[in-house]
Amino acid sequence: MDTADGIAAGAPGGARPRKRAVRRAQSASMADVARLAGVSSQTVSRVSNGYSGVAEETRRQVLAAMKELGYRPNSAARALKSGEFRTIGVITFGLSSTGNVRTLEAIAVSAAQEGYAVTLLPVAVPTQDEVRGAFSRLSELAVDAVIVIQEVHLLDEATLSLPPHIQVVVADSDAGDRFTVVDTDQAGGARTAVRHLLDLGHHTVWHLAGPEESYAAQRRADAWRAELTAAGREVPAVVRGDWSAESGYRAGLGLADEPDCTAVFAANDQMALGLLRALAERGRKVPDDVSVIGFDDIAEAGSFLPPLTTVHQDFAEVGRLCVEGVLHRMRHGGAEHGTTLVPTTFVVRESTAPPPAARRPRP
Amino acid sequence: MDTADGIAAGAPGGARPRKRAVRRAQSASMADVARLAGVSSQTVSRVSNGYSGVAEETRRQVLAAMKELGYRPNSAARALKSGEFRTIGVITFGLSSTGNVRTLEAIAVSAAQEGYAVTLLPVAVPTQDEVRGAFSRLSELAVDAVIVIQEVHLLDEATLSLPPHIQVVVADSDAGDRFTVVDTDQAGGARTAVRHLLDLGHHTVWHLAGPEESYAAQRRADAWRAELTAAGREVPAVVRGDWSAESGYRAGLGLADEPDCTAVFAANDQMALGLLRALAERGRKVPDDVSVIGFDDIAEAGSFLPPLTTVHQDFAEVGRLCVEGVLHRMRHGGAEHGTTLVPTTFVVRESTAPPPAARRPRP
DNA sequence: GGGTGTTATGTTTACGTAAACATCTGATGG
DNA sequence: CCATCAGATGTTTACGTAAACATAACACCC
Repeated sequence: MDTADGIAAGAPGGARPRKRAVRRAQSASMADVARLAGVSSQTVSRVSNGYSGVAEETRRQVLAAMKELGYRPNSAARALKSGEFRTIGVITFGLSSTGNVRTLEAIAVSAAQEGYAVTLLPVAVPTQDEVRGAFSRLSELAVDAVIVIQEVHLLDEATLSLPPHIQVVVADSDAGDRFTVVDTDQAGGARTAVRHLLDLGHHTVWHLAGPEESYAAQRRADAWRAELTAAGREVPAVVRGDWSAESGYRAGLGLADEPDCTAVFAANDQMALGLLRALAERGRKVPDDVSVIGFDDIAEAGSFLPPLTTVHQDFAEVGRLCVEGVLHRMRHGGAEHGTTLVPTTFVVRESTAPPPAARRPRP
Repeated sequence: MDTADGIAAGAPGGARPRKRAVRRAQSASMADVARLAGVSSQTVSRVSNGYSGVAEETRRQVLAAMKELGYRPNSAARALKSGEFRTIGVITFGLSSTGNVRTLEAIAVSAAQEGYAVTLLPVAVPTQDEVRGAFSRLSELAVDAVIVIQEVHLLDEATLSLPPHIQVVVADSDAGDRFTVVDTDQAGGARTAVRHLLDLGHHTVWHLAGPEESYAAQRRADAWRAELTAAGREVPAVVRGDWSAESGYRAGLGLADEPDCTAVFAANDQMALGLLRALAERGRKVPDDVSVIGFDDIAEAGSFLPPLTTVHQDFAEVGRLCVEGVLHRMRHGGAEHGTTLVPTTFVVRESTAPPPAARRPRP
């Protein structure tokens, strides 16, 4: 019974173990399909990959066999053979920020359209060590390319440990000299915001900045300063938060006590939200007493009290361009680096108005 | 010059092409390391996988060779050999909801701790077709197991196309009979919220529900109704939104006009935000005139105007349990299904207070 | 001092796929 | 009627790893 193939059990050496029978019930291989269809496995491969040069009749038989066995190409074998994983790794420092998430989503969608999967490489704390860890984990990972979202001044050396053939594109950072970068036009957005407030008649604009370590925060702050300077206005001291609404609230309590602060440009919407709360608590009306502008245009911004005027970032476009960039570099060889800027749009809602001084004289 | 190895170029048949020399500059293989270290590739494998039974001296040599060549194990080959990808696929219907994202993040972190990577399977529109598409794409993908975040009544048949050995765990859904489910204790959270409002003295509680298709929304609504009924209170008509702040605002305009509406339980924080805006616009003070409770406890909830009392969901725990569950099923065979509930915590902030009627008599 | 382990290492093989090469069939053309 | 060719299909091999199976060296014990 158990030597069904006719070879005597005791035959010396010849009794090759019947592994096949015991094998895991996993999916069928090309060989299985080939056997059932009565063709060679190579023909199955040709059908599977849509090559021409297979007779219509044969093709149909193979397809039928595939269906019957529930054949699925084994991506590990395919990857081993081709040297490609068809997967893009994405390194993020936390998914707490809306921007990161929206970008990630767009990356996943774009990648899927190109037939690529997206693997997530979460980095808990954005320290050098952690980042280097992610990169080295990644290099053992089934990934053809990497997209890094945000804050890449930490990458300086970490990159060294990357396999040389892996392409890297960075979203939302500078370092255009060392990497291919896709970024929102932070400066342009910030300038528009400041200009809008000046145009409304505000004498100057205060800035509720993001954390010092962040390049995005830094660039928004720089642009704010530049725009004020260009207009010959005085530049108030920077107030700093950490992107969170809570930090915006704390900073806002201070700003509320500045009597001549009539306009604030917050570096993101969350901090603007906290700022709104602080101002409300201190009895300073927005926009009548103080105008507020945010950055990002998160989904909830239109429902703040009052609805927030803000700078809309096109995260979807950033994500799309990241994928495009990384695939381009993979296919056409990693050429020189550079930065692609995605423009922002300015969304005017109800949190901005002329300053009290400009309106008081009228009635 | 070009036949440097000494075999005459014209040698018939024997001139096996020198492929090695032309090979891609990709990373070194075990064989390369073995050659350099002067051992067999099996020994390299043993070192690479941390097996015992390798002499300390040999191990050091191998490690040195690995370092010199920058050796990285090829995960495709490893996966092919072992039949495991060490990757978990995550299917989400959009990353727009905070809950999904936080759960995803926790999944990624937990998976990483277990040495698993996470691959994202975005489904643009949650239709049967789309879901089925994701599942079939997935089955060609390098994935050992799948975690589905949210709304799985769409999966009924789609599952059929899944390779049999792939384990599935579902977050935030019902279907505990067909799948292994990890879910927040929606009912418990909702009841606590309603009870809190009743205890404050409100006669009854209105409900701003999520979309009908959502099981989470449905369960929150059911629990709200059950709690009111249990307390013998009348059950107001359900007002429905679509989770967005904007929909909460629209629904809120209607609620603001209900004179005897003194307490609203919103099915999520975003809608609560919109509701707050609507009430503010209509001059109904929160919490003096109307109490509002949300659900989720998103990061910004503490900065709303007023800071929102809400039901805190432990998304991190949900994510962790999903990974744990899926790994358990992989290792110990997919046993029976069931639902694991993660408790909520109730966060009291400033959006709830006794109803006007209860307070007015006093002063 | 010949078994008997034990430890360190090498050799063979298979995983599933697909490129490269080989073969086989039948048709076309001179 | 055979050379030539194109199309369809089969055979061999390699991808990098690791399990399974040798083998070799050396220590230990009665």
